[in-house]
Amino acid sequence: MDQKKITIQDIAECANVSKSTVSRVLNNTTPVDGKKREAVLRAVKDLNFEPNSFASGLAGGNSMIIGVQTQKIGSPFYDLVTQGVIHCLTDTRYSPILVDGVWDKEIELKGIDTLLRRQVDGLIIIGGDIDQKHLVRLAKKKPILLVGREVEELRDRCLYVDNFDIGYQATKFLIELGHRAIVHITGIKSHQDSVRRLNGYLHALDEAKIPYDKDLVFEGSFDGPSGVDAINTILSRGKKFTAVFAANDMSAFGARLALYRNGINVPNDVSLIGIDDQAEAPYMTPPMTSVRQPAFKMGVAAGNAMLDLLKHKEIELPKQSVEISVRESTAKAPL
Amino acid sequence: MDQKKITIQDIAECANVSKSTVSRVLNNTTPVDGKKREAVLRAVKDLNFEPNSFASGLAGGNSMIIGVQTQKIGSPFYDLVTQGVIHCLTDTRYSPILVDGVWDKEIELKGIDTLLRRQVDGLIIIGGDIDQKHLVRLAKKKPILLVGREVEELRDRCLYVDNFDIGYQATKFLIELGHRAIVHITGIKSHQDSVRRLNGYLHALDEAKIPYDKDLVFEGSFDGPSGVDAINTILSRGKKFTAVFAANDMSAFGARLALYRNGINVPNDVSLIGIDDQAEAPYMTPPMTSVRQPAFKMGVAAGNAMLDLLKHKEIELPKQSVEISVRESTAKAPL
DNA sequence: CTGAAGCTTGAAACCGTTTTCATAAATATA
DNA sequence: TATATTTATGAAAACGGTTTCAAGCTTCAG
Repeated sequence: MDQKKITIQDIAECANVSKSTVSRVLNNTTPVDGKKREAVLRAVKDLNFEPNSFASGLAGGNSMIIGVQTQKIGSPFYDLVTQGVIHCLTDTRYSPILVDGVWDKEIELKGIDTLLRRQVDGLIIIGGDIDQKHLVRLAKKKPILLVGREVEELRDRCLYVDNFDIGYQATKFLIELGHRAIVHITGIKSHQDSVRRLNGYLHALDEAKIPYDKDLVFEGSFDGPSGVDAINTILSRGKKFTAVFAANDMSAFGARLALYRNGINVPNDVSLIGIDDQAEAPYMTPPMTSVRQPAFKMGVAAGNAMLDLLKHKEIELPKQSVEISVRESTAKAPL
Repeated sequence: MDQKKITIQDIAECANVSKSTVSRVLNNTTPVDGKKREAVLRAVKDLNFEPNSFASGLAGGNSMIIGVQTQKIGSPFYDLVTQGVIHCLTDTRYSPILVDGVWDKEIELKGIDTLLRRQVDGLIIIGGDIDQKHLVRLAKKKPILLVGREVEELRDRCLYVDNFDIGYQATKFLIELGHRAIVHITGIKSHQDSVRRLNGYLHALDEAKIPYDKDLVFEGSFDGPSGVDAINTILSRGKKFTAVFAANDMSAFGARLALYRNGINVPNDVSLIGIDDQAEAPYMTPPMTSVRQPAFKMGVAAGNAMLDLLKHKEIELPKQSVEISVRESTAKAPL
């Protein structure tokens, strides 16, 4: 299977120079005589030389790898951030290596270990449940960036959208349409984002002097079935409502289905808003209103910040803001 | 930032043994005296030793990395396959490194180069447009596995669903419901899967003695907007139809929206079927019928096959079969 | 009691680069 | 022209592991 590997030594012999010179040509570290340079380059071409990145990693000390930990491949927000990072790293000398947390803290920790063992030069962690303490410890060892997550002690390394604001904006949007009985389907309660979004919801209600009714809040889990459950449960409580704010699109989709099953018209009877603005939202019937986080942009920003960090430059992580993609699942409250 | 790295040498000194012994304990390659073994393990714990995978990769010859090339992160089929591979590799000594092709052949090729430079032990390529010739050449260098793709010369390394069959089954399903004027929204025409699905469609028509009407076929691009376009275009051609078969769910979603806009009821006026059975399909209104490929299972199978390949075992890639998730977007043809 | 065979172990070579260091050549300076 | 400075280059020393090799120590059979 494996034909003999060609090494820098072969190139050196073929070009009649020393290994050192070959290395210098390849990395542009020191000027090299024009003819030798050409000879080296030709040899590289001819022999189809691929430098062994283990050897260079070992010798040079840096791996040119950026470790990216995602929360769950296939989840719209995380995917977009990841794509942003990848996009940003394309055409640099760095390449990303991705590990997936699969929504599981243990697996996340293992993933980080794998990345460290692989000597990544930097770490971009997107979301996740790893303890603050652990993160702080990590930050002492490697340049680290946290996307979609807020950690007190690492404030200048966090790139996130204010989840409180997301919850607040979404709720306020509904209130301004005249809704007062607003259901909230939360995310997983152990997830800090969920709590923040809920608090934003509560704050908006408070501001509008709408009393909080706990029967209108349902603890979901960011997925379709929990959206369905939410609506069925709240209906079975005999509660009236004219709007639903779901903690993400997937649970909003579930809610939408349950409303359909119960013959409740969207948006005439009930308005519906989600979060993420995932690719499918515009194709729901009716197209669904959703709060959009600039996920791709955040990924790119994280990638750039990491590159700066690795050059020991100062970094500045811009505060991200959200906007609402207003579509047809939201309307004025019925009279 | 970086405190001094601890190496195998430190462990050796701390445990009063030689480097060799430490290595042997760590890798279980040779029996080692119980006490020394313990001493080593304790030292590893105490000093919090993380082996440098560059060094071991360089010395040992294999990287314990499996390169996975995805077509596009965020695309349901590819994501699921990837998740399957990751799942399968968890708790093995291998870890995957992912590169994304972003639907671009050039970037795909670069990604492969990156993986090779990183000395991956094996390559799993999911879909993609890389030339057969190139793949064959690669296969000579590294163990390779192709998922969702059919390559003549590498037949025993391909794991795919017969796309002809997918097209055939979907169309036949509609025909058996009594439909005869069936729209087909194809995928990107340069994509071999698209062509196969189209041929399956044609074959099913032929078998049912339904004459082919090219005005019922629209060249889409696997995305929402092209689904919308498809329906609008075909309606503007003044064509009547009672069913739509879209080459993937996303374009089916687009079609669904366009039908809604045109006041056409699904499934009473028109039945709709997609491919992928992505997570959102069950939450469309009405829930959408879709052909399901066992993507996750395929990913796991690919992962296992790769592990076998690396142990120089014979591998057997089972032919994958599809099933239709029948929901409410399809119904008997109107009389 | 002796020689063969089997274990465990450490020393040293090796993997393929980068980088330091010294040297030889080339150039600038006096 | 002689000396000081700069420049290009090769030899050799890292980098941190794994693996080969040989030696020391047991154990066992004759």
